[in-house]
Order: sequence, then structure tokens, then C-alpha cells
Amino acid sequence: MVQLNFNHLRYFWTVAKEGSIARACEVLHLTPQTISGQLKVFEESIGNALFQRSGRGLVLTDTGRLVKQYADEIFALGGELSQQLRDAGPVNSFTVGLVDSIPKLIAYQLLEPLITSADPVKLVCHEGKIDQLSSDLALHKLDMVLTDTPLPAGHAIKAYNHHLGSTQVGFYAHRRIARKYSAKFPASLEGAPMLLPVQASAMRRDLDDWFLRNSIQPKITGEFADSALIKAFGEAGAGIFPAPAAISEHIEQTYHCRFIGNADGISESYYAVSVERKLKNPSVVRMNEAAHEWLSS
Amino acid sequence: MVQLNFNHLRYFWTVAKEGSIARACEVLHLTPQTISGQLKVFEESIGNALFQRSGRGLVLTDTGRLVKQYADEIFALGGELSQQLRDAGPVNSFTVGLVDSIPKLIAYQLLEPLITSADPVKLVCHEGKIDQLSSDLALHKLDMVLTDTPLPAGHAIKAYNHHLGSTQVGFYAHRRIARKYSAKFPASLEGAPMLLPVQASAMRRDLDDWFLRNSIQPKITGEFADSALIKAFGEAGAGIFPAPAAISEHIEQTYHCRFIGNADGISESYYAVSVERKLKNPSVVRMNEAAHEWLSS
DNA sequence: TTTATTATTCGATATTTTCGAAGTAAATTG
DNA sequence: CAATTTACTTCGAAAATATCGAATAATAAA
Repeated sequence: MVQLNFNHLRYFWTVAKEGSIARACEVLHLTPQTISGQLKVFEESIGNALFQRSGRGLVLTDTGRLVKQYADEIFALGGELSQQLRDAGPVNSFTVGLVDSIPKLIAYQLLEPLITSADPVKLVCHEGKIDQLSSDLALHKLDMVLTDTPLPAGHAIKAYNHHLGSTQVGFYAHRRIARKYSAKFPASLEGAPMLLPVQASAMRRDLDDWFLRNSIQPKITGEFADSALIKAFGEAGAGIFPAPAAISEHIEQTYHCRFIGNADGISESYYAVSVERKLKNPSVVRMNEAAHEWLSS
Repeated sequence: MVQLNFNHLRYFWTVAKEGSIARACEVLHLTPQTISGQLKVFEESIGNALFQRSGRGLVLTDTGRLVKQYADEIFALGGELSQQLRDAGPVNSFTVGLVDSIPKLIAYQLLEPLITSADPVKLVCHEGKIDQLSSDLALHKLDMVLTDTPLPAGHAIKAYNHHLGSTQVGFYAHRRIARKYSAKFPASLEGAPMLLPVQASAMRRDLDDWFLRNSIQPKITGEFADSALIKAFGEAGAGIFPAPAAISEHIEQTYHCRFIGNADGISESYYAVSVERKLKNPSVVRMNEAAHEWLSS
């Protein structure tokens, strides 16, 4: 016996459990000659009889009893595994890492195609800093990372940036404030109360550059790591805040704000980072297409 | 998945252990396309991916990790079983029950063909009363019972007597005693010191009948359940004892006795009792043939 | 006895596994 | 950055294996 044949073991085990080949046939949906033959092959491969032919029936030999004990355990485990796999169902889960600075609404818009499709996936989202997320990606704890800054090329981690599209950046504020700054935009922003992302974010770097180019020095009222927090402050009237133009309508409705104007010349890009150079995962491909469509309009 | 395919499981497990299809190929002596294909079939039968294709390699998914844990246990058990079966070797053991009253030398002569043959069997002998032995036979704890009395036909136990042959019964004694009783045998036995089997034995019943028919009344010095004990007493000169003529030479040599004469008209028969009506077990068939040959000469 | 049940043997047939050839994609190399 | 090597996959055809139908044997039950 080179290697244990589990098919034979199963037949043997069923016969041993049921007490006869005839009964095992019903359980296994096979004919007696098949089981009898396979049993014989098994016995020959083992080199010992498993059953003693007695009258027109079979009785386990010592070896047979030994084998049955192991088979009991083995098929108990096998059954348990099958059950677990059945319970789990076809999960097709997809784990995404979201960089903190990416607006939740953008993330939702980008990921939405994954859950509303013919072949829906179970979406698992994690948030964190790009360093943490990219190392998780390398460890295959994540299937993809959504970020607004592409991963540096010379990075130790093998991963590829897939550009999803870009959007202009606009300024929004509570209607009372917005009215005041809408006229003579962008010059009006000089000394205006401003809520901005932290220095680490891509948008902040672009905005600082834009303010410089336009010779505007706003009054920075607050800095936020989480983009949702900015908007909550903005809704309360704490100041003007920047947001992707792509979700302009949502911003105005959800946070009861008004659009003031676009930061001309700067744009926010979004990237899907994955370990595959070419996107193959159907979920990612779908998302990529939808993103391009959305962010080009 | 109707039923877990252990072949697929083994391939999956090997790939998971070795880390790549390529390495698994070497272990399993298969080509990559086989393993890749079978793995795919397995994944489809499960309904979930087991590996995530990453670059030109594979990484376990959550489901894959679950399956691997079970596979570890299952194949550990399988390996253990294989090892035990390998260690055991082709044992072909054969368990015989010997009725107390059957002479050990007769038993040896009958069973000898089983151990000195091209396909030797491991002989396991038990001794006991016919009742105990025949019930053990029914429970398949014994393959055969050797006895000098056939099992009654109407017995509750399903078993068949196979007549092995018969032998005359002779009288033996220490040479000093033998000389005295050899002349005028069998009349000389009147009042002679006699060592006999217990009433329960077949030989004793036959002998009592023979004494009656020949109008001899010996002086019974002792009764023994075990036939070997009679001979030990006989060797010491305690009296005349009966023994199968078939082992006459052995008796004379081993116990330093002399043959006095045969109990004409009576014979001892030996039977192999087994659960099979027709002897099929090659060991038993061989023994049966050898016994017939021996006891006909 | 006859009948029903159980297991086995022997081909013929189906199914499953395996491999060769060719292709894709990613890592490595010059 | 093109060429080479490595690793996996896809698609048939071939090989190995399992299954079954028909016939047989033996035992148990009626």
C-alpha cells in the first residue's frame, strides 16, 4: 500500500457500519459487485483480510476492527469539515483597506458596484494608515487598498497602483457662511475660516499649494484626520471645508451646505492598490470600470 | 459537494503544506496541470476558493486555512493507520480451540501443516471445554475447534463437523508393567492398574463399553481430565493408560513406555469444527488433507 | 425441497484522473 | 527593457480506475 485509498476506506467503513455489503449498497448507491470488488482490492493493498467471510455474511477481523476505529475518526472529521463548508456557503468575500483620509462617500461610491451586482461579494472594510494597510496587503490580509495617494514606486512592498479617476476639489460651507464668500471667489477666501485635512493628506498638500499660487491666506480654524469630522464641523458652521466635487450634491444635501467654488487646477485622484499588476478579480475589474465611468462625467 | 473527495483533499493539503503546486508535484509525482486542475475541481465542489492567486504563487484563503486544519488531522490519522498496517505485515492468523481431552501430540500432528507450509499462518491456540469453545466459534473468536467428539446436530450453534480421520486405541505402560500384561492380552487386563480419562471424554465412554464387551474389570487407579497428565503418571509406573495408536511411537519414546495391545473394535475420531459447511480457508483445507493422509496409514 | 438472500467472478462500459502541448503572467537576468 | 526562466492554467487525448450486467455459488429461510 503506497498511500491509503480513502475511497476504499469509505466503502469498507460503510460495510462495517451497516453490517453487510447489501446494506452498504443502499447507503452508497452502488451495486454489490462493486463494493465486493473494491473491498477485495483494499484488502490486497493492506495485505490482510478486513472481513472474515462467515456463512453468507461478513464479520470483522482484528485488523478490520483496527481500521474501523481509525475510519470512524477520519470520517467524523471529514463530515464535520463538509458541514462547515456547506454552512459557509459560497462567500466570495472581498477585503478592502480604506485610507483614513479618503472621504467615506467616495469610498462608498467606489465600492458600491461590488455589492449591487449579479454576483455579490461579502465586503469587509478596514480603515487605517497607508503603511499599515499596504503591509496587510502584502500579507494577503487585504485584497485591495483604496487610497488617494499612490504607493511610492520604490516601496519595499510589491503592489501596484491602479488609477480609478480624479475629481476637482470644491469648497463648501453652511449657507450663511457660503453666501458671504461666494462673491469674488476665490479672492474672498483671504482670511476666511477654513477647516482642512491634516498635513499628511494628499488633498491638504494640494490645497496648500493652491492657496500659495493664488496668494490666499485663509484662517485655519481646524485640522482633521478624518474627513467625515470636517464635514460635521462644517455643517455646524465652523468654517469652509474642501470636498471632492464628485460628491457635491451629496455634500450639499447631507450636510446642509452650499457650494462656494472649485479650487481650479487641483484635483484629487483615487487609486486601487493591489498585489496584481493587472486587475483580474472580477469584483475589482467591475469596480474599476464603474469608477472610471463615474469620475469621467 | 455530495461527499468530500479525499483525493482532492490530499492534493490541496500537499500544495498548502509545500507552498506551491510545483513543489507538491515533486512530492506527489504528478504534473502541475493535474494538480492545478484537480484543485480547481475541488474548489468548485466546495463552492469557495481555497487559494488566492497572487503573482505567480498561491496564498491560502480563510476557507483554505479551515480546510487545511481539518486535512492536517485527517491525514495524520491516515498516516498513523497506514503505519500500523505496515508494521502488522500480512499476519494471516488462525485461531484454533482445542478440546481438553484431545492429546497434545495429536493436536500438534494435525496443526503442523499450518505452520510448515509455503504460506505460513500465525497459529493461535486456546484450550477449553467444548461448550465454551463452540460458543467462541460462533462469536468468531475462533476460526476452528479441534475435538474428539462431534458437535451435536441439534445444537443451538451453527457449526459443522468435519471428520479428519480416526485411529485405534492402544494400551501403554512402563516397560516393567507392560511385560507383565502383554501376555494373554486383553484378558490379562482383568484387575490391572489402569489410568483413564474422565467419564466426560469420548475415549472413556468407548473404553468402558469395550471393557464390558470383553468382560474385563480393571482396577482404576486414576482419572484425568488432561490427557498429558495420564501419560506423566504412566511414565512413572502408576499404571496402564490408553492412547491413540497413531502416536504410538511418540508415546513409547517420549514417555519411555511399551505398547501392550490395541483395544480392538474401538477407535478415536477427530473433528475440525468450523462455521463453514464447506471448508474453504486454505489453511483448513491443507490441514484436512494432511490429516486424512496421516490417519489412513 | 424450493425460494430468497448475500456475496463473488468475469468481462464490458463509464467515469475519473493524468498528461502532453500550448498559452498567460510574473519574476529574473543580461 | 527585451529575453529568459519560473509558475500556473487551459484544452484536448490517453490512461487508469471504478462501476455495472450477467452469471455463479453458497447459505438461510419457508
